[in-house]
Amino acid sequence: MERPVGSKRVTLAQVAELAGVSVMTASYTYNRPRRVSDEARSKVLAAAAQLGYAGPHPSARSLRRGSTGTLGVVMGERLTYAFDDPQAVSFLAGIADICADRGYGMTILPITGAADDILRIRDAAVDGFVVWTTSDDDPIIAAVQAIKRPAIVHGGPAVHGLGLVSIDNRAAARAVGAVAFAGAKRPAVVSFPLDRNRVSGITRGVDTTAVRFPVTRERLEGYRQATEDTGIAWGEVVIAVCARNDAAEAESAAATLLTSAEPPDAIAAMSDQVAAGVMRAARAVGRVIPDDLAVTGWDDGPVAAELGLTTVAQSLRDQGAACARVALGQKPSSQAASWSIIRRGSTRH
Amino acid sequence: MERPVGSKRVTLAQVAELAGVSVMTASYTYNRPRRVSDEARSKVLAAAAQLGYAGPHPSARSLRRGSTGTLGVVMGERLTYAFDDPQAVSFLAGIADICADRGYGMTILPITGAADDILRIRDAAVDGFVVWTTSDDDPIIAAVQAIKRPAIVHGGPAVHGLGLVSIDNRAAARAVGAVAFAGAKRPAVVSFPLDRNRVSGITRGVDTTAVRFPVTRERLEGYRQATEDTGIAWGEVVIAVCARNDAAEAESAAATLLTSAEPPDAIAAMSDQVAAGVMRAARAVGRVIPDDLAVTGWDDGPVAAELGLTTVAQSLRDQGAACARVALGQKPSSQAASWSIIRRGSTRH
DNA sequence: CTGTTAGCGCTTTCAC
DNA sequence: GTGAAAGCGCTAACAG
Repeated sequence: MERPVGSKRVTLAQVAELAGVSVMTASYTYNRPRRVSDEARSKVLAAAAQLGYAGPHPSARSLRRGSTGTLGVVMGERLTYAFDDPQAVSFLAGIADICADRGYGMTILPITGAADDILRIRDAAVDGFVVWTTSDDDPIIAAVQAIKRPAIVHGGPAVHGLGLVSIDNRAAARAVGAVAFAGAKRPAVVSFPLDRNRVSGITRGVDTTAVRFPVTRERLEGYRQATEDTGIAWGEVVIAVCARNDAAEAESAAATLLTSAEPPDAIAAMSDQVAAGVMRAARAVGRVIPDDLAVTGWDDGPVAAELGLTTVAQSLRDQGAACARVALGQKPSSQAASWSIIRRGSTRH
Repeated sequence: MERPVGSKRVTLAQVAELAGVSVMTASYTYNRPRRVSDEARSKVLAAAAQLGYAGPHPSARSLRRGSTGTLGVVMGERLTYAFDDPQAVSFLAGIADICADRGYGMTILPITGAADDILRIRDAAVDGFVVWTTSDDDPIIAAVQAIKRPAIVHGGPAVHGLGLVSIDNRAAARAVGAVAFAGAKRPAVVSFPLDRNRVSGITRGVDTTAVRFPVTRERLEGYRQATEDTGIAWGEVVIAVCARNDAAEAESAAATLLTSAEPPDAIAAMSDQVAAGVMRAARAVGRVIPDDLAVTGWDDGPVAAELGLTTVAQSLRDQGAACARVALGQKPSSQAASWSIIRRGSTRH
């Protein structure tokens, strides 16, 4: 039977009445079917079908039960960027794996960068949160803290009351920097933005304490150690800051570096995408990789293998899964996520 | 103040009491702040801060208001496949655009292919559903129908009570088939699976009425028209069915076709990914494209431009957005989504 | 501008 | 195996 348009929602009480049983028997039919006699159950189901009952009201059930069966995911800034970044997509896939296993829904929260983002967080009907890496001063972090539900941050910042899943970015940057900068005279870095203003530009020896994205900060610190390990002062190192993790922007920044008076002979990039842009720029101006220019990336995505790029391998998918497990109540592992250096032909020796 | 672990949730009533106002004044402070005097509002906010009130309980609010502020998305089968398919990701991004604009959350429902998937649909706290293209006999379709909330299907099947957003796949397949098969003696098709069993294999002249995925069925019918338009009987046409939309699987299927006794001289593929696999296989056996082998794709993703692939252009992102608008209550447009043929070097002339 | 009343639809007790 | 009562936390509707 179709429920006529505009009629009120059919309730469990109505179903129970038509079936000639108590509301509780009807409720059990849906929640503990084996606790109800076959006869009662079929009467309830028949009544439900006749009335077009759509099943227990999810919000009423959540209110009563105290949980929603849904995990909230906050991807930072414009929600749609998440879908443009292959690493973010892997991360989401990792969360999805766990949610699917556990029968949880996965609610991606609508972040736009506007002030009312925090309201959307506050009002989300979810049991826990996973927050994609952001800046120290992102108001979303405070909003999630205030809500007092299980929450985990990916990458950083590390804050009180929220868990953290991350690799040791500083150590990984130092390690990949050592490979990138080996034998180099003029190392350079192509960096993610330093703060939420996302100003792009070219400088030297960034003051890392002023960097507001913890992941970016730690990577810069690692690169700094790597350059100093080779006897070069950080103040000498050229840093090109890109506003986005985007090959095209990186290509143009790299073109500027490579055609300058003192072009770099080694470039460490913060993602494989960025490194791909750098390699394209190098080829365009006739540089040979790795002889004229060593290049390293980050993430070891499919591009890295294609391009023969030395890079930092990490599994965003596993990290997404780890985040989901914790946000769903599992005790967090105290261990940092794993990474390794993949050496390929884009670096010397 | 931290709320001690294990203590009960702070309620609006407690906040109101501490603030010395009625519950309604406290409620208005959150929902209609301008309707409350500055004094009352700040008392409420102070009390909330002191108690560590996390804001109105989302499920309670949804129950009372009758809506959740969340849109449900059903991606079919294992949820994580969605994130592996670039077109599906574009589609999700289109939904995300609209949700972000409207302040809606976007809940991706956990489908595993198991029988209890329909329970997850029934129990989802969402105001409407978007269903990614599936088979005629997918129980999810019936489950969504039964729930009587706004719902829209992408691609197909078209069913009573649910809206549909799709291009005219039959017409597009006929048009791209005409280009692919022009001048060909032995046209072939690399197809998506025919039903949910996803058996792969190579046959001829598939009986389209037995195909359970409507999008695949319509495309096959369009290709059939295209071959018949060139005077070739459908029964002669070799169809390689791949279980997944995956370049590697397509490559191996194409390799089989191309090394057979009567290798095809034109292959129409149902996605750019698949076409890319076909082109790789062709190159491996020394076929020249388009002279020895014409190839067409579908979707006009970034790969198509890179490979110079003739293809069907459509915007999954726009279609995702259109789905979201309808599922959020906007009147559906009666117009089908748009498509066009992009001719590039992978086809003759 | 503030408050009172009355539920939203369901499931957790606890009794039979 | 079944049922009655109680109330999850909140806000629409209406008075004042």
